[in-house]
Formats: sequence, structure tokens, C-alpha cells
Amino acid sequence: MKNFTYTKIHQDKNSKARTGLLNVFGKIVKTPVFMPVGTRATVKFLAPEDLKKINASIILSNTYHLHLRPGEKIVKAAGGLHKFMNYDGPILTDSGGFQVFSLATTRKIKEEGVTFKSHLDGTKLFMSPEDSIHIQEDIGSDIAMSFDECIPYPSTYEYTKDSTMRTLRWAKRGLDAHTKEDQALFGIVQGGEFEDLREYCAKELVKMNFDGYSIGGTSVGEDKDTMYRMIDYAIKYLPEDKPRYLMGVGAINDILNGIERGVDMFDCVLPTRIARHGTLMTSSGRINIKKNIYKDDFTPLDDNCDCECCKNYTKAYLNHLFRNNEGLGMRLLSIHNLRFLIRLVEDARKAIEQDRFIEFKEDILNRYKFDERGF
RNA sequence: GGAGAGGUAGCGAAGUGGCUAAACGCGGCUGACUGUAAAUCAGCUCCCUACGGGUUCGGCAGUUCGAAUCUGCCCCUCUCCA
Repeated sequence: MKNFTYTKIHQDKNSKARTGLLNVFGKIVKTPVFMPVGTRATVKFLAPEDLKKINASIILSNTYHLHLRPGEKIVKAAGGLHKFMNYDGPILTDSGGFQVFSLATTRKIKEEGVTFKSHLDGTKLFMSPEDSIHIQEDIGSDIAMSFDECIPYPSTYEYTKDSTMRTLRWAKRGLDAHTKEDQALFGIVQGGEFEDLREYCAKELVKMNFDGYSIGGTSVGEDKDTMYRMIDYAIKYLPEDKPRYLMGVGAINDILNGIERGVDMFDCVLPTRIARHGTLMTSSGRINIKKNIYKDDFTPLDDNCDCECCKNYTKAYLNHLFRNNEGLGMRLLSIHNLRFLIRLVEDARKAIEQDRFIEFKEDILNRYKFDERGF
């Protein structure tokens, strides 16, 4: 019996929002949770100690990228990903399914699997669902993902159906190939914007009995309403006693809307990417630290934030670091944005426990005055 | 004092008769970013009452239908020699 369980703690009385505990082989993760993304065995610019300080309880890494460099054999020889990167918290690996989407111009999908052209040197490489699972087993992540195709938006019904059916076959093949006892495996619901396909995909995956279920194929260019619909279509067929993971979503309003719909886990590159580009999420809205008005602003980024960056540094200093392209600026803003989202879900958990999640959500959205994009 | 090189938009730097309001880089300003090909990418950057007009390439005066580009004088900078 795998020591991987989800226990629901509290169900919000006015929404589908819920709190829970994920036991990841002895390491506890409170949900809802936001997972920072460390594609290449590092959350860019952050050391594992930084992740502890911002109270990150689980992070992501990536199968495709680690397979290319350094290769799973190296990671395995290092003693697994945790030892390799000196991070002892839970790690979830994405399967490479997102790269089927993001590297679409250079890849070819067949029933057997996907042929990629390495974005590093052009080398052809083939990845089957079984390969993806075996790589993830070698990498030694705590949670592996099924190999899927993240479908672009918009896509026709016909294409979406064919792709979703193939993703289901791939899910089964991956499940059959997976033998590692101390690693959980999640299935991924695809189906695009189509209700019947989402329903079918979710139901078929649930029959296969994965350790958790994720909703994929969102935040690929669709509008917010469509995204929320896709979540609704899928989530009602997912079991209460398994974690639900909304892949690749990290805008503030999207996280809140996801939680409201019963999502437990989120990951997103957004906070770290925009941080590296000088943008931050604050309690008074979004700001770009590179702007001239911050040149002599000696106040913290966000008075309401408890992160290392806000406690110790001024906007003027961060503006200076960005003008000079100093890595410390990127590190400090990454810390801030991640802490911002992690604190958001921490606060959301408290609100759920008190059955006031809806008020909490409305309050945040009104008070923070985020724009359409949600950050 | 002598010999040489040179002065182009905020800076650096192309251009040496019309296709040039002037390449390119930097800097500056805007915008984008959602399971990371992203410390990236896109746009703007002489002035204006802007799908048009006005002034530019050290200064002044010329040559020419037409000059940043050719001529003369002047001013300034740098290098080397005294």
C-alpha cells in the first residue's frame, strides 16, 4: 500500500472549496496549495532555503527538461532529484505533456508517443508515455504525471476528441508501466472546452484509479469564463477522496476561482517569470519595479507582506538592482511573488475552515483591484 | 609651433551627392508574460495643433535641380613630434 493519501479536513459550506492534508510518503502538504515551478531542478534564482522561508511545501520539476539535461541517469546516480538539488520537500514532476504544447512547432505526435526536436541542439528524441513514466521513476519525484497532450485553444471538437482519446490511452499505458511504490501517479483530464469530452475523460481516468487527478489544457489562451467552465466540467466527476490539481494556473483570480470550484493544488511559472521581468503582485495591485517613479521610493514593496524582500529592502533599491540587471533583484522579487501566492492560499485555507471562503475571495478581488488577467 | 586623425540624434557608432528624419548597439519609456525554448519578447525613443507639417548631421558661407555627404573660412577635440 502506497503511503500517499489525501484527507479532506473541511468542506466550505457555501462553495466547493475544501481544505485537506496530502500525505506524500510521510511529508505533509496542506491544501489548497500553490507549488512553485522549478523546471530544471531549480526554482530559478532561489535556493532550497529560500523555499523553506516562504513556506513552500511542494515544488514542481520537469521530465522533458531533466531528460535533456542532465539526463535521468545522472539524477538517479546523484541519489534522486531531492539529493541532486538538495531539496527534501515533496516534488511533483510534469510529464513532458506541456512541452507537447509549448514546443509544438518542432514536435510530431503519433499513437506511440511524441518525437521532439531538442530545443537545445535540434537532436531528435522520442518520448512515449512509458518513457515519461520511467524517466520520472529514475528522477525520483514524489508525484509523477501521466504523459498527455496539452491541447491548444482553440481546437476543433474533432481534434480535441481524438487527442483526448489518445491521452486516455497514454494514461493507461503509463499506469501499466508505473511500478515505483514510493511515487504517486496522477491522471490528467483533457477534453478542451467541450463538456462531454471533459466528462468522458474524467470518468475514464477515475476508473483507472490514479492517486490524484489533474485538470490540464487550461490557461492556454482561452478566456477566463472558458477556463472556469473547463474546470467545472471536469471536477464534478472527480472523487472527493483524491487530490485535484489544476495545472499551470497561477493568476490570483484564477487560483481563487479554482479553489471555489474544489481545486486543491496549483502550480504556475507566472509569479517567478514576471518577477524576473520586474513585475510584482502586491496587496495594492500589480507594479513594475523598473518604473522611474520607484527610483527614490524608499518604502517596501508591500506593507502587508512578510517576505524577506519586503522586510529588508526598498523599492528604490530594487529599482536600482533591476536597472543594473543584478540577479539579486530577480531573486528578491521571485521570493516576494511566490510568498504572495503562498500566503494567498494560506489565507484561503483559514477562510475555508471558517466557512467564509466566498467573502474572502470577494474581499481580495475588490480590495486588490486586479485587472482582467488576475494579477 | 609642426604632423596627423576627427567632430552624426541622450551616449557609442554607420552612412561620404538623391532610395536618409538618418542603419545598428546602448541607454530611456511602454506593453506582454498562467503544467518555463522566457534575467525573455514586442513597440516607441528630433519637434509639432501628427496617415500631415517643421527643423537636423560642429558653425557660417558657397557649389548643385538636390548636401550629413563636395568647396572655402572659422571653432572645437584627440594622438604623435618639438
